Amino acid sequence: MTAAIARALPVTPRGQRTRQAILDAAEAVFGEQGYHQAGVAEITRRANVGLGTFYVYFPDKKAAFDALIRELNHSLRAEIQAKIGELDDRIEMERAGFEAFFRFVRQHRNLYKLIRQAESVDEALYRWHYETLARGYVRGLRAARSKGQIRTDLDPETVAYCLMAMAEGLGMRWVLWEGKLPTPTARKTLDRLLRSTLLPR
Amino acid sequence: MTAAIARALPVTPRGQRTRQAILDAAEAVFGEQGYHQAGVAEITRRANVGLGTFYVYFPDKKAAFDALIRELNHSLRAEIQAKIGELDDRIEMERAGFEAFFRFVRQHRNLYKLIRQAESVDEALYRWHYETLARGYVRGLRAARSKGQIRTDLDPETVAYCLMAMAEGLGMRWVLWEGKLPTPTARKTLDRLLRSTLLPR
DNA sequence: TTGAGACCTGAATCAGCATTCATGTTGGGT
DNA sequence: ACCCAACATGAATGCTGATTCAGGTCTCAA
Repeated sequence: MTAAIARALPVTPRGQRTRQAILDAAEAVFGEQGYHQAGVAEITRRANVGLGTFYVYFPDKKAAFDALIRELNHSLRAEIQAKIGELDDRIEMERAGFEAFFRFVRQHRNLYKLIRQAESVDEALYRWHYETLARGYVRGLRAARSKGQIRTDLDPETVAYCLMAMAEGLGMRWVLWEGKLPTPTARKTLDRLLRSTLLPR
Repeated sequence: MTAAIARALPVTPRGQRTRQAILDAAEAVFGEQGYHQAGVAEITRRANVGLGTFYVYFPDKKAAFDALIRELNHSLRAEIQAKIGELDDRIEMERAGFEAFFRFVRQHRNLYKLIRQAESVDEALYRWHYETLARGYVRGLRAARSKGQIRTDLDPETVAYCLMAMAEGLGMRWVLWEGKLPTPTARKTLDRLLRSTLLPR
């Protein structure tokens, strides 16, 4: 017996478009109003679909939120990976990674609100987001370390959480609040911080 | 004509106790369930007061949340200031400040959820929280810089946001998720990061 | 002891919103 | 041209929960 719940994924292109339209609208509405304030009706209105259509693709409101967070997490990692994949030098990679993150935030103004909503809506999902990112970060740091590119006297996981947090903090301060990518001054400081943090003395 | 709304602050000790009981319950309930999920009834139940009593002290749910965030912000800064005030050396101050922050988080497990809720509930309040903290941080960094204790080639505000974010990231990873203060390994790494970040070469 | 201000109460009101469901529409494979 | 998955719909249902209000109860100064 297959679950009678909403279809896992749409089969036709039409369905795929509709599902994506709902997710896009959800990103805007959950972001602007917060999970509990956001109405399913408002989401479907913006997606230009009927109210009932929502439940064709998601068993309930929570499931859409869940899917949205996972999608964002995935694109964020993909985006960053795309920008640092080619590089060899870890410092260059860090710089590029931060830059990619800032640009992603600019493209997804609601990212922070969405992720942070997750902390109250579904704590496991929230942790999953960060642990996923951290895992990749740690892997990168270990690789760089074994290539002798960065110092070896730091715990990679601790460093990973510090750097992720820094990116978040700077993204908030400049991209979200100021509405633009970090100023040259901020960039210069970030650059120096990365160097003195990671390079061997 | 004085506003007919809920009394600004209780006049008698009895009233003060009641108001505080409501705020304490609110910290727990808002934290556990999130702002919108949290019910006023649940708050008053835990505070052992009648439902109507809530509206004696706060005009509405939002006002209580607001007061709570401001209270937390104030105690956090007071706590840190108390631990830092006596010290002379900036590195020592940073260490002590991080430590005080970790302990505060342990004492207020819901701090993160509450602050992050604020991002969706009242964005201005949310920014106020961080800008307040940052302002103090920048002041401290400038002072240390003019005493020649830290390097001068970094933008203080950028550094402040980076360090605040680091504290948050580590607090989340260890205090919240692991349920204990950072491990010796993490501490050692943090210590080294602070030194290489702030000390002149 | 008593009056008055301060404080406390919880049933009733009312608005908002998630979810259901009975029914209609589409489109591409034959 | 026809058929049937797959897709789309929105009025109706039911529940949740913020806020109100009409009326208690406490406490202490006189």
